[in-house]
Amino acid sequence: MRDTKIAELLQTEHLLQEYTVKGWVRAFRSNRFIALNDGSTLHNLQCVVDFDNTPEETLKRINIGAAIAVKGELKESEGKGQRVEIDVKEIEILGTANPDEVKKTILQPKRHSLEKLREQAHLRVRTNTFGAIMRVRSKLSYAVHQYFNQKGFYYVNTPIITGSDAEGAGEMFKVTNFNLEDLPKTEDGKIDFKQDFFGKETNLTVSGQLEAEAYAMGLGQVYTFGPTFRAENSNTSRHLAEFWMIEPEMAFCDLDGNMDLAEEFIKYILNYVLENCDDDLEFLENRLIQEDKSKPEKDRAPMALREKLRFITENNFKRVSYTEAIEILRNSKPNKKKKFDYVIEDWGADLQSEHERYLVEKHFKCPVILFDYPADIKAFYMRLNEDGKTVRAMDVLFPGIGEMVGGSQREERLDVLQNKMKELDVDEKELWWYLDTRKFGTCVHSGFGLGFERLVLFATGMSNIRDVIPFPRTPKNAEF
RNA sequence: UCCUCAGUAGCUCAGUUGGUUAGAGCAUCUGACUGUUAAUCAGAGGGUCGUUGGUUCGAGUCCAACCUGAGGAGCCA
Repeated sequence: MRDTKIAELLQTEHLLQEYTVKGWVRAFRSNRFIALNDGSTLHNLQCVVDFDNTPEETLKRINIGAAIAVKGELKESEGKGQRVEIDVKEIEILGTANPDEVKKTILQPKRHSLEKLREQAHLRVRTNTFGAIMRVRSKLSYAVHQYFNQKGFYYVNTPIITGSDAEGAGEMFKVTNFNLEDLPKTEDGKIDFKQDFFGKETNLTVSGQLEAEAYAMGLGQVYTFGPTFRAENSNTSRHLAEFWMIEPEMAFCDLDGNMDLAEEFIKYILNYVLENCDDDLEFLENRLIQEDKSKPEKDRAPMALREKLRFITENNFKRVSYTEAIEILRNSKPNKKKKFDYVIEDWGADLQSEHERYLVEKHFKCPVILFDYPADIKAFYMRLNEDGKTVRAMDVLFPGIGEMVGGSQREERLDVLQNKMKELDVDEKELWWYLDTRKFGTCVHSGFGLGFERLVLFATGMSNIRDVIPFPRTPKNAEF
């Protein structure tokens, strides 16, 4: 007989049958009740031990954290708190867990801080909270592929090792197979990358966008969904050195189409988890409600988690041009009373997080898409508007998260692009292949990047990005 | 990288003006317990006070540097 998953058993109508279940002991009470979890669901299966027929030697080894196999009959529970339970006929200890050592880990059954759980990232997935987060993360990921597949997008895998460092998206990690103790040098004393593995300097990718653009110019609509690396010394709850990014790119699509896609996409995947992860979301929601009880009233979340997600899926994002946003900010109370750290005075200023937060959380109280930013504060590949001073860029701003999406219509005109690259000192020789896409059948096209972990943050209501990826990579931390 | 705060038992934390042998709850261990579900009851064990250096008769406590973590900022997704 095949083993049955607990998720299935808790649902089944087929009682009074024999099942085998394997999982990890979460609690053992009264020498009689095992709470068993196998990861298939948030909920535990109660296994009632018949200890007349269970050797004492076995009972002693039913410790928290141990892996066991249980065989027995599923029946209606006599106790309250669960619909069904298993009357254990046979029990086998598959992997023991020494209580003296368990007590030094986060497996011990008590409340742990998220910081402590992070220190034991290899074990934290056995807690209710991280089980729920990681199941939601997996479903979100599935929904990403499902959405794009339905919309006729092709999934492309852009390189993780990249030869171009001209993208300007941030500090990069170097990739080399040099012996770092003894670097080959050229005659003028510089490192001789001609002798390196690829015969040139290479890095870990900071974005698959440029490669995705090239592929959109053939497949029409494509998306990437893969790991991305930034060597920025960013110590915040919203940044990782290694994170997963989703980057759709569409030929024959302008900025309006790009904004439409971003909004529809986010709504689709949030709706998907609302419909498919209710147990886990309910648990995470209650966790937040408990957490909020210890906070002053003004810091509490205005909406419960699922209500917040539904609000996003059911309401339109507010679309505002940069110029309009500046006007709103200039006339806002905090600006007039000089409550902002950076007071908005002139058009052209880059928006600080305090300004973005004001627009999203105070003024509009919903997700906001800002577009048509000043050209001076944006990247070289963004489409210049007819006014000559703004570019067709857009950012989707979310409450509590900040920038969820950054995207743009790309500059399709070769001469304008080349001028811009000269201006910003981007090496044309490095990006010869990118410029080729503007030489051979160039067309209007757009795309955006979405940091997957920020989406998981929002969907789970967690507040630190290190808690929504299994093994976070941050400055000074690459344990595990 | 900058600002602020923190680091004492496995965990969460207390520790007065620098002064005797370092405190609690939970967890763990031992014993009891056949309907528990944050199980309960009785007893026991458990400490390099983040690290290094300094001040002092004496430092968990004061000073300095460093390490680590958190929140915020910058950068961004």
